[in-house]
Formats: sequence, structure tokens, C-alpha cells
Amino acid sequence: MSTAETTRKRTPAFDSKRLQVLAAAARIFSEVGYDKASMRRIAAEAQVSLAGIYHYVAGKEELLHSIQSHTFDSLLRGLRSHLAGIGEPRQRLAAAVRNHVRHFGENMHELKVCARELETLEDQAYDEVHQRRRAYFEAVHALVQELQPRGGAAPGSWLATANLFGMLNWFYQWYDAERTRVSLDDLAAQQTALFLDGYTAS
Amino acid sequence: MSTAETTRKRTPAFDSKRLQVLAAAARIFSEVGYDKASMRRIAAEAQVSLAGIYHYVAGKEELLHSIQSHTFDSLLRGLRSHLAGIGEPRQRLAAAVRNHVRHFGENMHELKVCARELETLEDQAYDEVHQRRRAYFEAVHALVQELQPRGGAAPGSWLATANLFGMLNWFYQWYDAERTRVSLDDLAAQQTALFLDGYTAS
DNA sequence: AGCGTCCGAACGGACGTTCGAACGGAGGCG
DNA sequence: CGCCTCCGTTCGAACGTCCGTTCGGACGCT
Repeated sequence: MSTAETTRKRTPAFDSKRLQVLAAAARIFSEVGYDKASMRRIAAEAQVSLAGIYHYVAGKEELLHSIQSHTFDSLLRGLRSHLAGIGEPRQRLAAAVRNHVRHFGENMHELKVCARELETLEDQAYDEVHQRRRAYFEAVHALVQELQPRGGAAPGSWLATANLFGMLNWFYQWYDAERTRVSLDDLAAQQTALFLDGYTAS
Repeated sequence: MSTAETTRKRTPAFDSKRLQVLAAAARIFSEVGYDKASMRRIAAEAQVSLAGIYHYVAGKEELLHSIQSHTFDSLLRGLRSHLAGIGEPRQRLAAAVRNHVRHFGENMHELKVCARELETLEDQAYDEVHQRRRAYFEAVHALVQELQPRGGAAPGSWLATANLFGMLNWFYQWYDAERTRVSLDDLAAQQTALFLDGYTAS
């Protein structure tokens, strides 16, 4: 989608307003879900008229697509920057978990939309996001495989990675930003410890 | 909801047909989500006319409510029966995970609906399901607490339980019933081992 | 005749999207 | 400097569609 379309447009105010619309959409998608979210409400909360919203995005699907694409990109970029300079496998995994959890803290709405609406898009839009998701998953999967001392990859590394993402992505179901007791970094540390050494070792 | 309403009705064929409608609803809810699922499609796949569906349920919300209520009940009953006669804490937790995973295998659609549409219902219907969900969570939480040898509950037991459910409930995102390589019991065993002793110990 | 069962047809409303017009600042021209 | 034209931007109003639900009557068994 963002081949030559987005760069063709002009003014700086345009991009700013577009981000404003995307932010409102992410907030509402995460609150009521993609289907229940109406373009009318998104427009209202983004301070734009209903028709005006179509000057910034092609339609409802592009809203979801942009949010998911950008979020997975951001996750992967953050992961690479968090890993820079860390060599020890266990600490590399800890950094990955910290990156993921921090993203939740800073972009809760977008991450929730990514976790909940994974199967909403269709066709090329789905494939495009699926590809980025796959890249992020494989990057973390590689870190899990590094944990095995012997060269041969453990057969359960894929399954363990899937379960790790389960732990991380279920987060939004129980996390209450208001009355939380543990900081996000502490949470990340506990989740890392749970994954690496299990509950009985804690 | 099911105070005196369901027991008042008559024929055995009625209950059978009602279950047929609920099964179709669960299948379609799990495939396209609650909002996108139309009563027209549910009626068609349940071999009932659109209007006819309202002889078996009061409306769309009752479909979701019945599915979720029944499923959480079944999970909790299954848990209790799986735990019977097992005393060792680690084996009790293993039995709980096995129960949960087996339910996924046997009632994939219903479990998926329970995991994905947790925040869809409102007011009393939500509270009613929330109560059963809470009961199930607390039952598993108690098993996790039993794992700690000292009497005092570890402060992280709640968080660990939440993460355990994350592992278990993320299942439906990656499980492909067709070309799966591990049996459900093997999967449950791996998830139990991961939770108890961590990945590096495997 | 009476009751449980079933359904074709329709109602009112909400939705995503489109259309045509209006606004307002920038830049060319006399 | 005044005017005018262009174009990015904004929006009220509407269109067509699909949705959940309801209504009135028809069927078949007792």
C-alpha cells in the first residue's frame, strides 16, 4: 500500500492529521473491536467529519492495515536495537521480552489491536501483515534456539516460542494500567524467568 | 438466564435442536467472530429458518452467553474430575493442563469463542460468565499456589497463573487441527514442563 | 380445536462509502 | 496592490446494503 501512495502527498499537516486518525482508530479498535468500531465514531474522536476521514485513508481496512503494519515494524526495529551489544543468550532473550512488554506499555492500543484482530484482514492486506508478523516471530524464535547449547535445534523450540508469545500477548487480557503493582520491567523480568527456569525455580 | 427458562420447555427434540443451533453458532462465531456472524448464516447452517431460530433462543446475545457459560462450566467440572485421586502438586497441575488442552481438542470452536469474545457481553450476562471464569481461574490458581512448599503463598503466583493461561489460551492462534505433529496430550505435557521447570531445563 | 413448530416477508436502524459543493490560503497576472 | 484561479481540505447529505428482530399465518400432530 505505501509504495508511492503515501510519499506523493504533500503538507506536513496532512501527515500529522493522518496519525491523529490512526491513533483514534487504534484506541477505538482496541476498546470495542474492529467490527463494532464505526467510521463515524473514529471520525468524531479524531476531530474530523465522517467524509473528511476518507481524505486521509482509503477506507476502514486501511486503518487496521496501517496500524498493524506499523506496529509489527516497530516491534521488530525495537527488538534489533535492544539486542545490540548483548551476547549472552539468556540476556538476549530477556532483552527481547523487555522490548515486547515495553511496547505494550507505550502503545497499548496498537498492540491490543495486533493481538486481537490477527485474522480480520484478508487477501493481500493479510499477507502483508502476516509477513511482518512472521519476521518478528522468527527473530524471537532464533533467540530461543540460541538457548540450546548443542548445535542441533531442540524439536520443541518452535512450540516453546509459540507459548512464550502466548504469555506475552495474553497480557492485555488482565493488565490494568491504573492499579498495577509491578512495573513493566519487573513484569518482563518475571516472564523471562518463568520461561527460562519455570515456576518452581522462582 | 437458565433459572426456570430452559427447564420449562417441553419436547426432547426441542433441546436437541437447540444444541444444534448453539453448535452452529459456536462454529461460526469462532470462524468469523461474534459481530461478523449473522443470524441468517447461523440459521442456515443449523438447518433452521431465520425466524425459526428465535424459537430456540431469545436473541444473538443469548447464543454467546449460553456457549460461554456452558463451556466454563464444563471446564471446571472436567478439572475437578481430572484432579480426583491425585495428590502430588506437580501432577495435579499437569492434570489441570491436560484437562484444558483436551477441552480445546474436543470443543475447539467453543473454547475459541471463550478466549476471543471475553469482553463482548455486557451487564448481567457479562457478570454471569465472568463469575464462572473467575471460579475456573481461582481453581487453577490454587493448584499453582500448592506448588510452593512453604505455607506462605508466593507473591508471583497470581501473575504466574495469568501467564499459564496465556500459554494455554494462545493455543488457538497457532494450532492447526489438520497437520499437527504432536498429540494434544504431548502438547499438554510440554506446556506443563515449560511452566514448571522452564525451557532451559527441557 | 388447540398447541408446538416453523417460516416468508417485512421493519427500522446502523453501517461504509460516495458525491458535489463550499471554504481558504497560495501564487500568477494585469 | 487587487483580483482571480487553482487546489488541498472539509463536510452535509444521501445511497445502497446488511443486520437483528418481529409479525402473522401456515403446517402437522394430538
